[in-house]
Amino acid sequence: MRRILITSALPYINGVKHLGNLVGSMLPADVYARFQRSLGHDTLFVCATDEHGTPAELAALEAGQEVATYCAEQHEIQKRLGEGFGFSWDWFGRSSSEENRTLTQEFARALWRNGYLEVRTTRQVYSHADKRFLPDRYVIGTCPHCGYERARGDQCENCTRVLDPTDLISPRSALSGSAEIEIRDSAHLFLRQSAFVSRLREWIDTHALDWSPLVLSIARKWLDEGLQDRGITRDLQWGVPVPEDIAEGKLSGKVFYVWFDAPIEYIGATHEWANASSNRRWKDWWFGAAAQDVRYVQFMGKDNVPFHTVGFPVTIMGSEQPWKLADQIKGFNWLNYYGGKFSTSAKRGVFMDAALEILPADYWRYYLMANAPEGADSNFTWEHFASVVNKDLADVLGNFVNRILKFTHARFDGRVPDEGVYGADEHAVAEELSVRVNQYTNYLEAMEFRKATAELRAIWVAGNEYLTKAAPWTHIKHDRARAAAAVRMGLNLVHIFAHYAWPFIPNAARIIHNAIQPSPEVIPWPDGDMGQALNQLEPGLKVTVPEVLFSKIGDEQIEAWKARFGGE
RNA sequence: GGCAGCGUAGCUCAGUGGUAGAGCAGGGGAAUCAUAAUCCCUUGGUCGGGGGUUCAAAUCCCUCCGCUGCUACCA
Repeated sequence: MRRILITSALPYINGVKHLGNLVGSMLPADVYARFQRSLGHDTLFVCATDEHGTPAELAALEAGQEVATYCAEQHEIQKRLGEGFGFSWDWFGRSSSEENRTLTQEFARALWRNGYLEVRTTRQVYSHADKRFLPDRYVIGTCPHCGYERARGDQCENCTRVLDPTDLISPRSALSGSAEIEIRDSAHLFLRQSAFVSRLREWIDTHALDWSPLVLSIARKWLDEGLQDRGITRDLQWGVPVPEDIAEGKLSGKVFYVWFDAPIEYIGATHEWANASSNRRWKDWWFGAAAQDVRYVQFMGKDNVPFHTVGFPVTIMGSEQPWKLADQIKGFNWLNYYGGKFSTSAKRGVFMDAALEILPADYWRYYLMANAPEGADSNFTWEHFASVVNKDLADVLGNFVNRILKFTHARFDGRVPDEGVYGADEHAVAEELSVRVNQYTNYLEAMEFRKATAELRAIWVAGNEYLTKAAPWTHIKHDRARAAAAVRMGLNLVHIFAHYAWPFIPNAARIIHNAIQPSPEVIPWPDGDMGQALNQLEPGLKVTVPEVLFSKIGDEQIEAWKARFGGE
């Protein structure tokens, strides 16, 4: 049995995620995890909330809560929404967990021992009014190059020049607006990424043929431009504390930077998963010989690619311990909303909670994966969404299921008929489907989700074509046996459609499956022989007609949602 | 500014050297089991502009135009 380890980029704790966040990480990871389980492989799919850092502290402040309380609440919200979308996590952890704290500190100790961490003194902006150090972007002032008055300390939005907060003229806090700030020297740990350029390049080159151009080009760009050492600690309260035994306690009271501990939480979440039950061995998925046969696949948006091709691998390589590196990194572009970005502050676009409020998860899952931003950024519009949902889900799939089941009830007492034998039409559809299913399986294996959904749709279309050709409603008038064979085939088609659709639309797939017969927890992938797969239902089996599977989206709804969600 | 990606039918996209494709939308027809759902046929593109390499270019090279993203302390 193959073993597959799947992680998706960790959603940041700060607020509900939008559809663009979903489609690039958690959703494709879930589809892939379901597919691998369906094939019968030993699959572990973990995710977590990424909880540390300044934005979390500030969001808690704004909510008037302790940051730990805030994170605990937000974690529950994100967990519930993820479950609402049908994410089949084996574990949804927290980067603030005990397990991750221990692991993060252990990684840091190993890096320190191996000489890959060094202490450097940096100049940090401290705000008296806010009683805290400010990250560069939270310092604003006048740009020394162009005179723009609201330049951020990391970069001037007006002239796009990269800045240092100490460059700014009349700097002030972006939080309080206070100019009572000072530059303080502060010691920080730097990860010597520069020492790993050749090892990283070697690793990346071994994947020159199996990683996408998007991922490879981002990874190589960072190496080509000269990898800089990176500060991995911050002057904050909320985070994994730097242990006292590193650098003789010089970093006492500081925490690790969120981008250091967040990817380690992939391992941490696995540890949490194991701690939640006996007989689970977390290290067998990650470490040494026991994890040798594990294939590790990561899903993420393109913004996260550098951290997974450079930052996290350096942490692992620098530990000089046999932790697992990713075998496959699947990166996605952005999903836009009417040509612009999804925006929390502008209330523009659709967020997970609102999405589930207006339509069931499967509608979103199917549409988003069918239009996943794989090759380029893609675009969400309500018009397109409605046309895809109405045509593919309601008309092509939903109506197919409905028409054959209703006919079975009208003419065959709601049972799988036992009369008649399969003829040329039945053999033809079995043959077509064996080709298409093979393609579909290959696309999923290759994580080409747009092509996979197009093929899945073509499989449903083949069912409609067959039924039109076999026309049991015509034959029933003079040749009941022939009509019976067609109905039997139709029901078998419904049955396997439920199986193949399960990774994308798990809820609808289960309803369809249950209309024929009770479904197992994991709906298995029918194996190769299509002739057999399409002749497996026992004659006499009672089938039921489910409620309408997918209702159509009307023009009034499109207009209402455009108004509500800020589409033009 | 640098780097990367994109520009193919009205729309969303596939196609990376060998006679331009799919889905949707549009037009015509068949069928009447079904959520007026399905099936068949079909209209439609000088593949962003220009130049070059080649027997052959959407595909390779150069150049121009347009759009988007990234640019290291927002994640």
